[in-house]
Amino acid sequence: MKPEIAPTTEPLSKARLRVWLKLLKTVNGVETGIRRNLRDDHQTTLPRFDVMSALARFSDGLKMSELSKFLKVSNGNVTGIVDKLSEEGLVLRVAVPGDRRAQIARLTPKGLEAFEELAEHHESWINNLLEGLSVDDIETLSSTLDVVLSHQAEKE
Amino acid sequence: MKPEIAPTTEPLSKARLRVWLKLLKTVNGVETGIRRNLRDDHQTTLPRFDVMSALARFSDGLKMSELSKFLKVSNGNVTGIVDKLSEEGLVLRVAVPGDRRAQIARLTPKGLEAFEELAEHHESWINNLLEGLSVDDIETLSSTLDVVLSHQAEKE
DNA sequence: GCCTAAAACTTTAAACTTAAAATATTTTAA
DNA sequence: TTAAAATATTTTAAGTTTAAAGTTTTAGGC
Repeated sequence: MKPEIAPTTEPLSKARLRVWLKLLKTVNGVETGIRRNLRDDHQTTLPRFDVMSALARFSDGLKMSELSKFLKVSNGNVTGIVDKLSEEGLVLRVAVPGDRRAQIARLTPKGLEAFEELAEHHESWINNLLEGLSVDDIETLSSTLDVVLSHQAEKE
Repeated sequence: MKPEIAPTTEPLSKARLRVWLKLLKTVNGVETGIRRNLRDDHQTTLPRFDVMSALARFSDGLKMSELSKFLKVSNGNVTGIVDKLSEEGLVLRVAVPGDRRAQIARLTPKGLEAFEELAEHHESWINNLLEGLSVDDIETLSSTLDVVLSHQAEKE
């Protein structure tokens, strides 16, 4: 008697690869949309928005190194972005009392105002781009992503 | 009698924003892992891998413009990457008979061999990074992403 | 106090990216 | 046939990103 042949299913590893590519495609698509909106409607960029967003969240400001760690980008990168935002009066560099090496980046009132305007639009763009997702979809998706994220956190 | 106050739930728009940020964080984490692996274990980069991957899929090669369209990057971008890969003997530029403007980029045997090595490792990295995801998780995730992707496709 | 190591930034070099201009070739249409 | 438009690609200029090197300042150990 021939051995039973199990129905050939795609190996889990291939399925994971496939869903990864889909994940990447989805996120790239959304991100491209956001970048375009930021550029066309507000003459700004995603990295600038990210910096402003971080500084808005920490209203006392962040040291340059804290900012780069929070955003997971290099130190040199935030230097450049904060330079530009400073020139435009949206961000201020404040000396840290007692440590002349360090500087704190803070939003100016003008910067905060600009960010709030951006944030409102940003939320609405995202809402459009993710229009099909129900509360249940979101809940399930969120749990699934938590699995991956906690796995990432372990490895650090 | 007082009117019933519905329990204040987070607006759908905020929930979508929140899950978007989580999606972004997840994908960035995985992508960072892949880039690090490509660099540390194979002295290469993600854009190079992407180009090789596209050329491996189309074994007859792709015109430069087809390649840039497929990868959704600019023409000039692939020119530079293909230049480098050519110098290293991994990719070949072939004239298109009947159209002297066009060129077809193809993997060399050496390039194909290098890619297959990379692809095997890549699949295993992804498999590790997405380790917690079951077949069911993947199925559900895939359907959810399809919702967003089809919405994206509409807008083009 | 003085020297070394660590910390906080900035600068630099290399790779990637895009949009726009430039080049070469092919197609269209008058 | 030939001028104009379209196509395929490369080149260029400007900007982003990172890792690594460089600068300044602080903290410890002797």
